[in-house]
Amino acid sequence: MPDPRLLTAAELELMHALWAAGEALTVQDVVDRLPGRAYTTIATLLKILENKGFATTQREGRKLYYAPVVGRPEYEGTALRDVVLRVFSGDATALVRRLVEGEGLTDYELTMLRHLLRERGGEGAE
Amino acid sequence: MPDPRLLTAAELELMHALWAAGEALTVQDVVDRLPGRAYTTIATLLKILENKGFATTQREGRKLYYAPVVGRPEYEGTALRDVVLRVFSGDATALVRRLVEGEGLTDYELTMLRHLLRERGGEGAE
DNA sequence: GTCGCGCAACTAAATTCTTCGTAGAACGTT
DNA sequence: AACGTTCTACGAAGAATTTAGTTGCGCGAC
Repeated sequence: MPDPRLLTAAELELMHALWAAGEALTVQDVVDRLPGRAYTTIATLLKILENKGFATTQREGRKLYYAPVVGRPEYEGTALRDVVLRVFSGDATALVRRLVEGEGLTDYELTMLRHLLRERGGEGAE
Repeated sequence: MPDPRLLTAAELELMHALWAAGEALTVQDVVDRLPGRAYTTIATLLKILENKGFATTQREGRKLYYAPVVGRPEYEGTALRDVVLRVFSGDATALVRRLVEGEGLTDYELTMLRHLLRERGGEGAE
């Protein structure tokens, strides 16, 4: 068993659907939001998410409603820590450096980030 | 085939060995640096890295010397873009926000980041 | 009531990832 | 030249992931 706190690519897509919905979804609801996979594929993946503890079900008649248990911010943190550790050898600042040095950020986004850092932890903000 | 630009967990470990070495390594060299896996496992993985275009080989007698083709910074960028896209829906600032809001950073690291952002793109630095 | 439809459970097939064993070539030593 | 060592190539088994088919139940239409 790999790291059970991490989602596979397909599982993550389903979680995005659950997170975005804001309400519990049936299998069919998810199929509608994520076309391209068979109904049974979605059903299996949702069951896996439940078994892994990422989602819960609630019966309503004969339908199953799936809702996320792990929140998106929480999972973002988990995934982020994993990348920092595995790709950046634990150095989070190296990650940000790569992000900033790459051309992936607009000037506007850079300004946003400066504000972010200013707000957090006024101590040491020189 | 999944995204061919991304490395699997085991492959990434080997690449770290190649990157850290700074010189071409034999299979045995890598085995010494990454104990716990059989010689043939390492050999197979290195072959895979070569096939995927992440490493090249140079024959020296009957030995094969492996060297990285894709640099570490380049791969960091690729992996980072993937996480931003798949986990953060393309919003790189959301990633940094999560990093900063989480308690994963020391005050020292935060100061580092502020400097980083100040240096890059003086425009708009207000 | 029974026929068909929507739904979940179960099963299974295809693919990918990880690991390693075996075979055989090449080399050095005796 | 025969022997043990070192190395690559090949292949295959096991685990994890992704996908989907089949079965069977309940519900409503007829």
